[in-house]
Amino acid sequence: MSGTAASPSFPCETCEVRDKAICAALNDDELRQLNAIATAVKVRAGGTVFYEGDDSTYLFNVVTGALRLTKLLPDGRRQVTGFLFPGDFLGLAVTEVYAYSAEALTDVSLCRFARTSLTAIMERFPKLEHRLLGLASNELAQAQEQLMILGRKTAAERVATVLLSLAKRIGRQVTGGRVLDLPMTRQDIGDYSGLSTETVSRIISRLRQDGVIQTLNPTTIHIPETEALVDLSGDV
Amino acid sequence: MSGTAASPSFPCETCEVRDKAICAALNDDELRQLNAIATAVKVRAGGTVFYEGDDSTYLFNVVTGALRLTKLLPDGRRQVTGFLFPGDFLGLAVTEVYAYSAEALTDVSLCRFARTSLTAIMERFPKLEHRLLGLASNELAQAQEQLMILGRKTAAERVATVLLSLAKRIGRQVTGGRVLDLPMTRQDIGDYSGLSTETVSRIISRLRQDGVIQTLNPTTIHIPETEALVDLSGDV
DNA sequence: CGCTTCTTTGACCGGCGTCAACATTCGTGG
DNA sequence: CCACGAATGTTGACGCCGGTCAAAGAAGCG
Repeated sequence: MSGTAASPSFPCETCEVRDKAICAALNDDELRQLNAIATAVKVRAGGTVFYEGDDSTYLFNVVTGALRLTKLLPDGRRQVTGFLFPGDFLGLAVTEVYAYSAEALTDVSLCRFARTSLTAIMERFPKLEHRLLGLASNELAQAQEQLMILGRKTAAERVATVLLSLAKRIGRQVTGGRVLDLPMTRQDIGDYSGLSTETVSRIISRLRQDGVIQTLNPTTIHIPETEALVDLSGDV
Repeated sequence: MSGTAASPSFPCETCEVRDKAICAALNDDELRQLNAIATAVKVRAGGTVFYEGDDSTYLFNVVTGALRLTKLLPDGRRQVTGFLFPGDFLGLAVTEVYAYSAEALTDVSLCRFARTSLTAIMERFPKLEHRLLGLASNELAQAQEQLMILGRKTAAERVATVLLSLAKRIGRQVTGGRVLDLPMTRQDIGDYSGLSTETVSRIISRLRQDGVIQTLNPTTIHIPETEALVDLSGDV
């Protein structure tokens, strides 16, 4: 993006997610070739990267920001299937159309690849496809965890589990615990965990009253000790 | 299994799932090499192929029978994450240990591959890995559908959706509709769709009363017209 | 033919959704 | 810089969907 010493012909070198996503699979030379088919894209907070049902022409690396993946029922009920953060890969699907919409929770910068180009490059670098399989496999495991949350956990367990998972991914370690800055609303968390906005709010209030978390404002959550949340998550 | 004209040195040629699973990606010669690292395995109904947490040493193709994939919470709550049928692939996970248990609902025959051998062969045949990525991607899409079921659908919608999905996968077309032979119990369906056994039973009874389905016995379900179920599934 | 497992049905109740009101935060423009 | 309105979050009251408990059929199996 900026980068004072970066060669403009090879921006990946200074990329924040160079060692994550699919790029981690490649050496500098290979990455240069991958970069040749990549386009930097920015989306404003509230904007949409693509809609459920769109032709799945592109795949993306998330470079900065946070995204929300949503599926809709015809009557408007919404399921959030995941949240994405820097280093995550977006668009893993061999189907013709996207199975979900991708919406920007914050301003987002993405690295975009045309599916056709990426397919071509994968034939040249099989380890790229290998890496993609690894990512898909991880996502699958994560989705199955989510199934357990939605199918068998109580409301309190769901919220505790979600907070823990978010804290692990985007929380900052501070003296005396961990701080979590939520880029998503209570509604998003509810649609992710199969609860209503009100229930999410009530449970977060209860967690605050019980001293399990502290909140400076609704979006900033301080977790003094993770273990208290783990005990409430149902995963003992 | 039998096959009068089959060369014993190449059993895949007559395999029921030759054109499905990962085998579809290979020509006869390549398949011969894949076969060299495969072992036929049988598991009795009620038996377990592997347990959640076991070292994920093997991957499998389902050749005949039906399987149930389950995850457990420490207190015993159970989530069924999927049902497997002939042609399905089992063990897609790059993690060190299996993320779920695989249990046989009926007598099952499997084609077993050591993970290490399969990895080696994939380096020789990249299209095998490509195929695997396709399968993983499909499973991911399916898991996301399941998230919608568990997170946002009513009990009746869940049961209707599950019956439809099963009918599509293992139903037989007959004159006057489709017949579904359930290899799993009401309990399994409940643990799959986030409901209690009783609720599943009640809803199936209601579907029968409303004429949407007919049941000769609890495991045999006749669906005169799929559309009635679709209307109830919430997917309009 | 008796035992176990599965299914069905009923009665009851509780967790969480819905509806509503109010508080808080944030963006926007005067 | 303040005022206002929209979006978000919080809290309470209430009701319903679906869970739990219980008991009685069915069905499969030794």
